[in-house]
Amino acid sequence: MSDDALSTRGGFGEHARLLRKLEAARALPSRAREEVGRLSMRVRAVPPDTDVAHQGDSPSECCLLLEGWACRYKILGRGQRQILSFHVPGDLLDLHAIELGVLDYSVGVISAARVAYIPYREIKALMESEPRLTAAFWRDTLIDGAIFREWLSGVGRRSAHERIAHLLCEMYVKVDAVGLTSDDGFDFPVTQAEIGDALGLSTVHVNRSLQELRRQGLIISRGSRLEIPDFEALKAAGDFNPMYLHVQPRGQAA
Amino acid sequence: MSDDALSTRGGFGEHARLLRKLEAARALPSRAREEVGRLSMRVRAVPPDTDVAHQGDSPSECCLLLEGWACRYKILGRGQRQILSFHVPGDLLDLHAIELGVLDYSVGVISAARVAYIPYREIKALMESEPRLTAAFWRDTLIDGAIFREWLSGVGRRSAHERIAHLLCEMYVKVDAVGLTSDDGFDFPVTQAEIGDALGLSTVHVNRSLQELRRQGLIISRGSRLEIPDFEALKAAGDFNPMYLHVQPRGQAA
DNA sequence: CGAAGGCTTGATAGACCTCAAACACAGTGG
DNA sequence: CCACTGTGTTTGAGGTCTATCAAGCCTTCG
Repeated sequence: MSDDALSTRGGFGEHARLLRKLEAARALPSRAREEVGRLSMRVRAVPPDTDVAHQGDSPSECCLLLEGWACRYKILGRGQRQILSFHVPGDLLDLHAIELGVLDYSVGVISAARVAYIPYREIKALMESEPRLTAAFWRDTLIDGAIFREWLSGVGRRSAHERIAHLLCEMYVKVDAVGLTSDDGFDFPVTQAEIGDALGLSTVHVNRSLQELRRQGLIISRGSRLEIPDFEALKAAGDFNPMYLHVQPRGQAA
Repeated sequence: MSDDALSTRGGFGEHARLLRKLEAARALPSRAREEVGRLSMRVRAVPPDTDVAHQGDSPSECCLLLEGWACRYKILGRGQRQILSFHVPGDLLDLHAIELGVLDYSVGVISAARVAYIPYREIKALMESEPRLTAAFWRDTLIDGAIFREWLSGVGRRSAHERIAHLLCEMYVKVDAVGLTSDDGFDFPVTQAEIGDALGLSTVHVNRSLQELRRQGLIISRGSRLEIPDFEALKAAGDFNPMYLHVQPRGQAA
């Protein structure tokens, strides 16, 4: 993957994105908000299919996704790829390394994207002075963990059909939480091969299962746009329960 | 599952167990150590196959495993069970709920066990005053997350044979880290059905794969004792790399 | 317009599942 | 001491879900 992205000075909305993420559960004290607003952010435009962090790295900055789609993935010893998560704007992509030091996964951008790099050093300093902020960052990694558990359950115990329905429900909820849905649909530029690598399925089987979902009227797709005409029906098909995502339904944030 | 366990006052070694866990990566300041030593612990003997926490609960205490084996698991909508992790003495079983509020999994004891309950309230108070301690607790949940990612990769992309070999390697390393191995072996009272629920396999297939591993001389089992005569060979069979566990090789703790 | 990437389809194969029953072993009670 | 029970392990026989291989097709883009 190439690395010829151009780097720009951070603007203003970047900090707002981060704050929205950190305050998803509970508002921060105003002093903490101000401090977050002063974090350095190196903003960068990233071309499609580019890695922004590598398995085995010990990054000194944390990557915040501002625009576009990204995923975390592992390459296993025999060359297989497992995608671990998909990400929407506002997600912190590699916060895990702040305490563990080493990344056990890679992070790659799917569509053209914008990301902001924030030095771990600054985040750590900030957390020393603001326990509430530590809790907010911690909480974010805990939700990550809850999602991993849900995915593990799906890959371990659900059928291909259910897994795909479940994934699409999850994606809808995540996208909706950051206000990027419109008319029961959203832009989902993830290939069938990538869906397969996320769900432990072959591309061919993903294709056939998607056709089945379309035939059942559970999804409609044109290009990279995905529409879910009857969310409750898809939910039922995928045995989806959004509790594990810990998102407030829209408009009910604290 | 019954709940007729007897409860006793905490003794002394319990706090040492917790400290060993928290200092796995880095020693704590002595004041923090003393504070940890003053945490309340309600110790309880738990009979085999008993739940100590339930999916959907909002516990007010955190459960520390002192003796025996435990696992976290989910029951999915169609009744399937997915085991998410296996635990050895010293593990914190449901720390996730401290920030998330609700548990998205259940915790059950496998063999007869001893656990200690620690009030979240006290842990939180302690973390307010000691950022280094917050980091230690956070780190523990981050390692949990790294293990979930590895399991997800295995269930998604590895064969049954590899998954089982990988799991047994992981169990060996975890048990060894707390000093409970002897002569290349350890007590592993986990049934084949449980292994199946952990790896997304049927009991029958687990049985056949285990036989294959025995035939290859990679494992020896008598009753619940498991021996690994050639760890490097099993490692190769399971594509196992212990990096994600973030354990110091024994005797090299900080 | 050709190339590239992604989607779709067909045919075949295999890994793993389900059902069903037998076996082994430990604990219980008479 | 020996049936008796329960749980876990093992074996056999089919069946199916999903993978693999191999093309063909479609859209986008330089």
